[in-house]
Amino acid sequence: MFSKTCTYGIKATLFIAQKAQLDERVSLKEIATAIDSPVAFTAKILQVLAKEHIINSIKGPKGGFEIAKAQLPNITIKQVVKAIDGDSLFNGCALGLQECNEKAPCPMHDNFVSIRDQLNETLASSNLLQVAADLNQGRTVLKR
Amino acid sequence: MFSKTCTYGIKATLFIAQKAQLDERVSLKEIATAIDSPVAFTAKILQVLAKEHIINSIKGPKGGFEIAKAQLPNITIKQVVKAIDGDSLFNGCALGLQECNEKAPCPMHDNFVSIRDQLNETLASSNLLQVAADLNQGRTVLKR
DNA sequence: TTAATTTCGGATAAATTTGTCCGAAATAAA
DNA sequence: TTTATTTCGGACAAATTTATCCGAAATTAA
Repeated sequence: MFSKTCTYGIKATLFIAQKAQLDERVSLKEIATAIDSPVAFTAKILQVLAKEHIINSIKGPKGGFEIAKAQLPNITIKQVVKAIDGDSLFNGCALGLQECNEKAPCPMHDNFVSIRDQLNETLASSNLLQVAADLNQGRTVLKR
Repeated sequence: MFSKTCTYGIKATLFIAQKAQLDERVSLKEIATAIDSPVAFTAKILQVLAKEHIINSIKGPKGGFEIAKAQLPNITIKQVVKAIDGDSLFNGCALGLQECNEKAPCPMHDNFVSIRDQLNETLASSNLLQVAADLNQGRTVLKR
């Protein structure tokens, strides 16, 4: 479904969101520990997310990563996935055909309409505030 | 969503099904041409499908691959996907957690229930007879 | 029986994804 | 200003996925 890189990216974003709700900024090391990911590789992914303005990065002592608290309800998981894996999951042909549309559909085209709709609806409506709240209440976990 | 290997596997299976409906057996070369895939790599995938009893392979002159016509309605796309990509798409955690369940769910766990249900329902109910018919009627295509 | 055809299966190679290393740049605090 | 800390970014390396090559085995037909 998602690339490994993307799962790291989602988990990192959610951890930053969790701490953002508590007005805390987190470092690369803290993130990698919290989500159980390779440190240097996680740094690369965070750079991408920062460039896409999904998170903010601050250099220097006391630096780290954060998300403006007020932005939490406006950022969706779909945005994170698109930033890392692109939008092929949401728009590409399930069988990888370059040209696949109503006029010349692949054999799975019609079947995938409902799956895609569900994916879009679910990931576009899951915002960081909601998910961060679940994490802070201990209802959900980021590793194991 | 699916690995590239899996898209080849699905397309190959559908092409064999299409010809099975016409009582025709097809060769590796014909399959690779029909679905626009690398010949030798396709051979490997067909071996897997044959071992999983999704298709039959016949060696020697006039040999090739086929599916018993009577089996077409009993084989689903889900079976093909499971044979090649395993069942992580249907059962694994979306964020890759080893342990992710109702007691200790990942932050996406609840959101993914509906997506997973839709995937299961759609892929488990799409059988080869139906899809082969669409192909033979020229309603759908396997390449481009 | 021989020759031709086709899949099987193992070794190997290329491409992509995942992961590491390390110096550079920025910045906070002494 | 200097030092310590933290992210940035480029080069490199390992692991995995995708793809190729080729002889072996099976089978059909001459």
